[in-house]
Amino acid sequence: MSVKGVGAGHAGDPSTLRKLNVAAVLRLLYAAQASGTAGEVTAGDRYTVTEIAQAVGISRPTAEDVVDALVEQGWLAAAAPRPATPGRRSAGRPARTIAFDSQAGCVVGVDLARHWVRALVADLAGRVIGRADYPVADGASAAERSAAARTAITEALRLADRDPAQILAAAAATVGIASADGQVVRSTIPQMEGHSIGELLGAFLPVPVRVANDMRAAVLAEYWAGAAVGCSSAVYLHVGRRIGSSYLIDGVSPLGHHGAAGEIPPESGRQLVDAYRKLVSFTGVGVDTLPRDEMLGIDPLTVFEAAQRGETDARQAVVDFADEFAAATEGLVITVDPEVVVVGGGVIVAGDIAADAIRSRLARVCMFEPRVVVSPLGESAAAVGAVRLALTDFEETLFSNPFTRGQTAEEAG
Amino acid sequence: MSVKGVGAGHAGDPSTLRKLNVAAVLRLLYAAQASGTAGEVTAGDRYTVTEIAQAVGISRPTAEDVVDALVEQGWLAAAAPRPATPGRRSAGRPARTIAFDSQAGCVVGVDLARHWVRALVADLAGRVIGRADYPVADGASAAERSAAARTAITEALRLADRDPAQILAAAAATVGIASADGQVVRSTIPQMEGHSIGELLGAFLPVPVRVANDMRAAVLAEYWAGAAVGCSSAVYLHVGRRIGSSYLIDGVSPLGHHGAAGEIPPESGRQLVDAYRKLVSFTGVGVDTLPRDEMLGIDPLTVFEAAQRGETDARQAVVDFADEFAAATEGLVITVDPEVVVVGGGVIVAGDIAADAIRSRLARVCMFEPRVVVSPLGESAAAVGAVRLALTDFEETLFSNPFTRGQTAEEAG
DNA sequence: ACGGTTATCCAAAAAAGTTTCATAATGGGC
DNA sequence: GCCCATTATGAAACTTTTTTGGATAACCGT
Repeated sequence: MSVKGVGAGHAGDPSTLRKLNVAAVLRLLYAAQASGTAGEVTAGDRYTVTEIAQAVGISRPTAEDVVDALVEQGWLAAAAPRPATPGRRSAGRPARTIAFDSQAGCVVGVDLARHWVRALVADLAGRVIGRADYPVADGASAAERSAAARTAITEALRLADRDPAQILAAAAATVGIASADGQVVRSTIPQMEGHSIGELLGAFLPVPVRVANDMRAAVLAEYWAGAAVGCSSAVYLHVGRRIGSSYLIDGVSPLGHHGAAGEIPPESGRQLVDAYRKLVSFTGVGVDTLPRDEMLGIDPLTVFEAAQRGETDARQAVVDFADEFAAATEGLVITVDPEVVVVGGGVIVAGDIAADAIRSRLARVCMFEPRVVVSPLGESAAAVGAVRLALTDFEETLFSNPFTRGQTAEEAG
Repeated sequence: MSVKGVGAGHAGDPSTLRKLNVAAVLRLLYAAQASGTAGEVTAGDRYTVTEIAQAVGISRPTAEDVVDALVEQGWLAAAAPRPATPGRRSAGRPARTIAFDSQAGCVVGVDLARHWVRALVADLAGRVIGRADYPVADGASAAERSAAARTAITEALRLADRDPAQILAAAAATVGIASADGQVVRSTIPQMEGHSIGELLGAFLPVPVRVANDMRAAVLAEYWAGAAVGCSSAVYLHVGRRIGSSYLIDGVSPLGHHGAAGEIPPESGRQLVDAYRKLVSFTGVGVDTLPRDEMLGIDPLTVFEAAQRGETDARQAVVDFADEFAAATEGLVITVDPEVVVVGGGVIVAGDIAADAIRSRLARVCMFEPRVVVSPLGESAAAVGAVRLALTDFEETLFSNPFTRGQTAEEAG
């Protein structure tokens, strides 16, 4: 009989106590700033030392000691004095306010798609402060693609006015199945198979690059800042220049034993290719030119746009395909029993047409019918998910080893 | 943007340190005894104080202090001196050995099935030390069923030679969907709907009763002590007097938003009922007497036994049904991409016949074919899973509040 | 300008852990 | 049968961290 989660656990000398308290203070202030909306500095992101002491459950002198140390290291910074709120009494010496310094570094998220590379640079509050897209030719090699990624990252950093040395974490989302060390095992971009994205980009960046499937990154993005915020579980269905699916339970997208959990099954995939042919035939491209296992290369966006304009045939084509797609992924929805199903990809230009078709199909087959909504993140979902993955990496290092910090801290000031 | 898992965290005064160290020592010794196989005392379950200090990472005097306190409270006990191992030098003063006292209490796991109630009593190492089954009539009321459960628990306690006051945790597995507070929301036993198993049994036991779906409990049992030990993910398929399914990822069986994750979808369910009718028609019972949404009441075990004996028709019936069943649950397997698929329920008396049929079906539709194996736990899987749930409850209270212990500690001695 | 109120800072005490050293107990060698 | 090397045990002194309590500083409103 094996028991999981019953390891040796943490233990230690009095210095452990300081580490705990430092981490607790950091968690409090990091959570306070991270919960603010992008671009806007909320009033709740700064704390006085007394408030920190009360919130964390330590005495005031200890809180002060910890705060001073963290300010010294550059993680915390003095914030602007709190504006006088009418209801609050303003007597007594004003307290200095402290906030997590979201500018103490940055993270990078990259989406390596088939036809483009997108790089996002975000501050430590998750606000995107730099973005760059770079087109990639269909037949581009792995070296060319990683070169494009480096170019995009450099451009995004320039727009964000940041130095590469300030990067504290990085992640990349890409098509296909990636192994734990970032090796691309299987991909619809055959040139990428066998290459390690982690190595290709890691050599360029000062931090290791976490690699994830782009559908998983997208559902994570929806959970973090999209249509699935606050949901304990979600299914993501992608219809656009390609199709894909993923799911998320309690904030994580399970990989499965072979990394294929949540993928569209091959059998349904073949049926879907036929349906997709019908869909893209509206573009005027000859159906026979579409290779069998290849669903890219033809742009269905024109169909989605036509459907949105109200053209009957196009609308029917989108509905038909969406229905077929829902049939192929109903097993996923039934298995996960999600709080919400998010429809993303290029199909969102057609508004609710696809989502409505998917909803009505799921209503017929599900014991409990989930909400079906259109993604607010659009095509940048995967890149945003990569940013979230990078932030998670950063948080882990921050909260586990808050005292071991590189040179970049002081430089970031 | 919301960030999960970035709460206030733990912090505190020097006494926190002692709690941490106590918990760490408990974890170490608990894990050591829990990893032993049932009924056998392994050599690895006892530690000397010096070994504890090294393993946990604290100094010897501290380890001694903690151990003494825990022995005082009854969680740890002096173990028999370690036998002289040939390779090990035997010089020096022999150290006393300490072990977690798996007899310091017990846990109860109950399976409330349609036709029986099964109660298991296990010690804190997870060894079953008392078991009792109690038949229940098909139309029995909720009150009658809970009375049967009480009788079974009392009998199992008697056989285990334990007092009800020694029960430290309890859990119940049952058909249907249960809400978080133990209320049965939906069940194929209509008499149970609307009743709270937690309340029905909790009033009888000195601890709150955790309630779970029996399929989820079964897959947890397979993960703990069955065919899925060491697997990061598993799917459980149950074919017997009833059918059901569940899955498990990283040791937890996700509930889904409505508690229906992993259930067989209604559409496939209806097809399955037809297939099931064909299967049970071998028992000679008229097909028309089988109610539509009712798959119990007729015993298919005779078919499984006939198939095992080699009767061609019975074998074909089992294969046909297994194939249909695999088709109905392939979406589950594809979504989870499990390391192993465990086939349980009464069908295991037919040996590998059903598992082989399921395996060949899955091989056709899965991108990565999982292992398909027959459950070694048989019909007691759900009850064993309930024991595991109870142990998890116990572990949580033990490791979070090791010092707050009731009267039962001293009585258990 | 002055009192009230609150933040900040400083010193002493308490809690817990570590190191160091003396003592106890056992098995093997002579 | 006695002695010694070896290991466990236990007690004292020292370190780190936190807390408590009091003294000081800064700001607001009257």
